[in-house]
Amino acid sequence: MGLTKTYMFTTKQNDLAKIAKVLAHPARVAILEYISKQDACICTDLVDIIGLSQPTISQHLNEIKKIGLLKGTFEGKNLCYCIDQERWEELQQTFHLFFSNINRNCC
Amino acid sequence: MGLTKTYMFTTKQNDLAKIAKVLAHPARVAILEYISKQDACICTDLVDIIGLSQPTISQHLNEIKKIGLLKGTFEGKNLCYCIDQERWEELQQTFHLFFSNINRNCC
DNA sequence: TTTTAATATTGCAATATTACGATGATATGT
DNA sequence: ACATATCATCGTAATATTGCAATATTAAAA
Repeated sequence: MGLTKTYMFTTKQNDLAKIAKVLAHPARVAILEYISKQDACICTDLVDIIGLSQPTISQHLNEIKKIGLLKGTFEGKNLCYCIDQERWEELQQTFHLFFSNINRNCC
Repeated sequence: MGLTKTYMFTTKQNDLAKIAKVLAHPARVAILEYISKQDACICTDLVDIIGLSQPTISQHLNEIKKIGLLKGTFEGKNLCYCIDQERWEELQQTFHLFFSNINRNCC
């Protein structure tokens, strides 16, 4: 059916899945890598860097924005944005916690 | 087009995306959480625990298996498997590295 | 050997994602 | 005001994902 049954799962599980979904495309990984390694805000040039069309990049950026990973100005001709560091560290923590919970006694 | 242009990205970027894709569904998050918290191997009962149909669970398990997160016996009537701890820690490290690379001078 | 219980596979319908051309909106420069 | 540059949105085509009923496979039990 293509429709995820989110109501069957906890908020935490759905949240992690939602974040993971954003990272589940190499273009978005590449975009995040690029932005997070910049010394300043991003204005343009992502289309050239990544190599996908401008509408496609715009859509990917929007997905990233949706989980709150970008901050800055999003109006006008030239954008100016960067990683929201606080949110970034929050997500880092989310993944850290997920991977930390594991028992050892196993086959 | 629905077709990700993987050839435009690095192996690392594609790998991270592939792993994230597995975590990008709450059922698979729930399954992983459950298995990783068990004291012993899993045999059955996932269908009851998660609440999706048996074929659906089977498919989700297969996605998890594909990225090497499960080890154990996968033949016969009763399976017996658990988290592959080595691979688990490898993925943990992958995400850790991804989230560690961030510059501070920003807007 | 037949039955039974557990898991896998197949086939399909519904929905989601990816990508881009065309177009629209917005701000800056001339 | 007009052109230009930059980014967003719309529409659409191709492909992927999700979920389950039906069926197949497998190994152990009777």
